[in-house]
Amino acid sequence: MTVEEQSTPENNILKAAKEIFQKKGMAAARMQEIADEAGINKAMLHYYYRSKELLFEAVFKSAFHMLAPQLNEIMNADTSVFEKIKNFSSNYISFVLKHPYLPNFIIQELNRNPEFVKNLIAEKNFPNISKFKQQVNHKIEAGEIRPINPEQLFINIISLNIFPFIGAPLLKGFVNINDEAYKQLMEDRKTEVADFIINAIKI
Amino acid sequence: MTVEEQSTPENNILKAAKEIFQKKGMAAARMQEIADEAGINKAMLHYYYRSKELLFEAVFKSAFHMLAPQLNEIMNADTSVFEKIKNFSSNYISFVLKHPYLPNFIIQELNRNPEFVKNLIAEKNFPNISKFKQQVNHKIEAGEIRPINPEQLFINIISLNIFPFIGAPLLKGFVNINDEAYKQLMEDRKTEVADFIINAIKI
DNA sequence: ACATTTGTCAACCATTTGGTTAAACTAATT
DNA sequence: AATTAGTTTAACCAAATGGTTGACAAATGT
Repeated sequence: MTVEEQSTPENNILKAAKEIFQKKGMAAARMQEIADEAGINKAMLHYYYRSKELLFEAVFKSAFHMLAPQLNEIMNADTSVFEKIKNFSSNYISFVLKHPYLPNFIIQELNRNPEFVKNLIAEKNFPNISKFKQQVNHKIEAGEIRPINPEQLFINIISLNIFPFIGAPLLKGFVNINDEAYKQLMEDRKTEVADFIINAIKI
Repeated sequence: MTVEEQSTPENNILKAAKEIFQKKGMAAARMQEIADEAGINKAMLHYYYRSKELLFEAVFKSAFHMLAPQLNEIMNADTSVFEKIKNFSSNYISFVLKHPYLPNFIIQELNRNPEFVKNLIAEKNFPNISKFKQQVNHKIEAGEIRPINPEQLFINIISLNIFPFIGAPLLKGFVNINDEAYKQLMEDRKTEVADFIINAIKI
C-alpha cells in the first residue's frame, strides 16, 4: 500500500484537494469546498497544510509524480525506439483514462506559473530524453528511419498522446460525437497513435 | 479596418480584458486589473459590459471567432487532403506565434465549462469536418493513403499543431532548451508537421 | 440657450475568501 | 485522577472583490 492510499488525515485532505484543484484550478478552488469534500472543518486544512498555496503545491507535486516517472522509465528503458513509442502510447492513454483531469491540471498550472518547471527539473526522476535522442539519431544514420529532429519527434509523441484529453471538449464538438463514442476513440488510440508515428518515420 | 480594431471604449475594454483573461483565466482575472490595463475606472467596465461574466463571454467569443473560421475555411476548401494538412499547419502555427495565449485560454475555459461548446456549435462558421472525412475516405478507397479513421487523422492534425503551444512550459523542460530555441522549433514545425503527417498516411 | 441623454469618476457596499483564535474534546501517559 | 499532547470546532477577522450609487461633466438634440 503506497503512502497515498493510507487513510491519514493528511492523505484524506490531499485526496479531497486533488479532486477540487484538478477540477477547478488553483484560482477557482475554494478552501471551504475542499474541506467539505474531505468532510472536515476548514480550520483543519490550515492545521495540516499551513496555507492554500502549500496545499496546492502538495497536490501539484503529487500529481506530477504520478506522471513523470512513467515517462522517464519508458524513455530510459533498454528497448528500441519503436518499442518505446508503443509502450508510452499504450501506458499513458490507459493511465489518463483513469485520471482524466490530471493532464489538463498540470498543463494549466504550468502555464499560470512557468517558473514552477525549474523546481520540477531539479528533482530526480524528471524525464530525461537524451538516451531517446541518441537512439533516434543512431537509427537515422543506420537508414532505418527517415531523418527527423529527435526533439520534434519527441514533441510529436507527447502531443498525439496528451492533447486528445486536454482538448476533449473542443474535439468532441469538432468531430461531433458524444462522450461514449469519444472514449472509444481514445481506447483505439492506445495502438493507433504508435502505428501512426511509426508509419511517419519508418523507411 | 475590422470592428475589433476601431478605438471605441468597448473595444479598448475588450482588448484589455483579452490581455488579462487570456493570461490569467476567468477565475484569477480581476476587474480592477482589467480597468487599469484599459486606463479607465472600474465602474466603466460595468457600464459597458454589465458583469464580469458577460465581459468574459465577449472576450471568449471574440477569441474563438479568430480561430474557428480559419479552420473551417481550410477544411471546406476545394483543395486536396494533403494541401489542407499543409495549409492548416502553416497557417495555424503562424497565427499562434502571434497570439501565444489564445489556444491555452480557449482550451482551459472549455474544460472549466464544457457545456459552453454547445453555444459555439450553434453558431455558423463552427468548424465542420464532413467534407474532410469524405475526402479522406475517398483517398483510402483509391489506395492513395493508408486506411485510417478520418476522425483519428483529424485529431492527430489538431494535436500536433496545438499542443506544442499549450504544453510549451512542460516541453521546454523535457527538451531542455530556452525560449529562443523553442520558438525556432515552432518555426520549423510550420512545414515539419505536415511532412510528418503526410509520411504517416501516404502509401 | 436649454434639456436630455450619455459617459466618467470617487466613494461606497455586501459578500466572499483565506486565515486565525480560543475553547473544547479525545486519548494516551503518568 | 491529573496531566499532557494532539486534534477538532465554531466564531471571528481583515482583506479583497464584484458590483452600485450619486454627483458631475460632456455631448447631443431641439
